[in-house]
Amino acid sequence: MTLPSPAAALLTEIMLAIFRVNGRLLERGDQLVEPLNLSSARWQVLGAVALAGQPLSAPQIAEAMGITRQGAQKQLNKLALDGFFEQCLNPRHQRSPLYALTELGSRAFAEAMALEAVWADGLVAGVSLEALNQTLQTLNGLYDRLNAPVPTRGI
Amino acid sequence: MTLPSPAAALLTEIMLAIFRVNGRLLERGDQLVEPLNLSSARWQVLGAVALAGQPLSAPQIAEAMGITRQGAQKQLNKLALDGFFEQCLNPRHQRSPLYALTELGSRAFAEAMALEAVWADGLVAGVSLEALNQTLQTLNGLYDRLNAPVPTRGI
DNA sequence: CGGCTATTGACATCTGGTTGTCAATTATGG
DNA sequence: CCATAATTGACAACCAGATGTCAATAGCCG
Repeated sequence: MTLPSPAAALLTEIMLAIFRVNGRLLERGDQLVEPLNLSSARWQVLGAVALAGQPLSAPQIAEAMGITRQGAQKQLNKLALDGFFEQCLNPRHQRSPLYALTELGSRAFAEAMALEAVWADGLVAGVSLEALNQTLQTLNGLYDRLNAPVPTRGI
Repeated sequence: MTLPSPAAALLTEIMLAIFRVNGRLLERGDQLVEPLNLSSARWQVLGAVALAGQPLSAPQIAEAMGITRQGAQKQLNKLALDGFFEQCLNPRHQRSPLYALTELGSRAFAEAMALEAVWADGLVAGVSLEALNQTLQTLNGLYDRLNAPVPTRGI
């Protein structure tokens, strides 16, 4: 039984910090866009279509968001009911409509972005660009390493 | 409508990176301890009691984990059924038992820690201690700032 | 001691994901 | 052209959390 290295111990602390920050970010994000009849999850769906700049099918949105097709579909059904999306005919697939932002959807997303900009500005006040860059790089590096499968002993 | 500052734009990227890394960590953690009949969530419950070094009540465990009392209770009920915990009488509250790790529970947690040490070692290979420290500090600073309530315009 | 308040477990319901299945549609290859 | 494979939406069940309610218990204050 080897003890974890200092770096591994630090990483463990980073993992716990990521869990905490992730939870708070979702919580604060929910609060931020709640007046827009949005939540962090719903906001993210609007973002996927807004950033694409064109209507997308449910599976495309799922892939852009990194969640399953079925999960994205559930959100889309609700968001369409709430008037944020409208379905357009998909010339490439009769049964699979494209989802386009409505006027309401575009406006809500723009307002969410504006709120987010103000919020983020307040959060980083006094943090150096170097520290932020360093952190982003470390997280991205960690993400890449995490894509390698978990080690299994034997089979 | 002001454009987000460079720091705020970086923070937005960091947020997205945190969401991605958080998801992958849970996914890999689930895979890591799956042979032990654990998951990331179940593992965390064992950890709360193991680190406390003594039996805890359900509300105490919930607070240590940062989740609700009811959420912790659900996990505890299942984990007790699976033999990882046993209930002891709580001298301070007749209806609220203390949860103690069984032999099975302690062994499973120790094995999970050993797996985690190996996994973390592989993940940080080649990353400098300075970068890890910087990242941990930035994340902790961000967490502190996130505890301030979200700005609301008017009431 | 008695009454009010806080804590607690159980339960139901909601959110936001997952997996799996099924039938309908689309794509592909012989 | 047709058979087979892949994609897709709908649906059901599940996980892991949240919230809210209720009755039982504990704590506290008068």
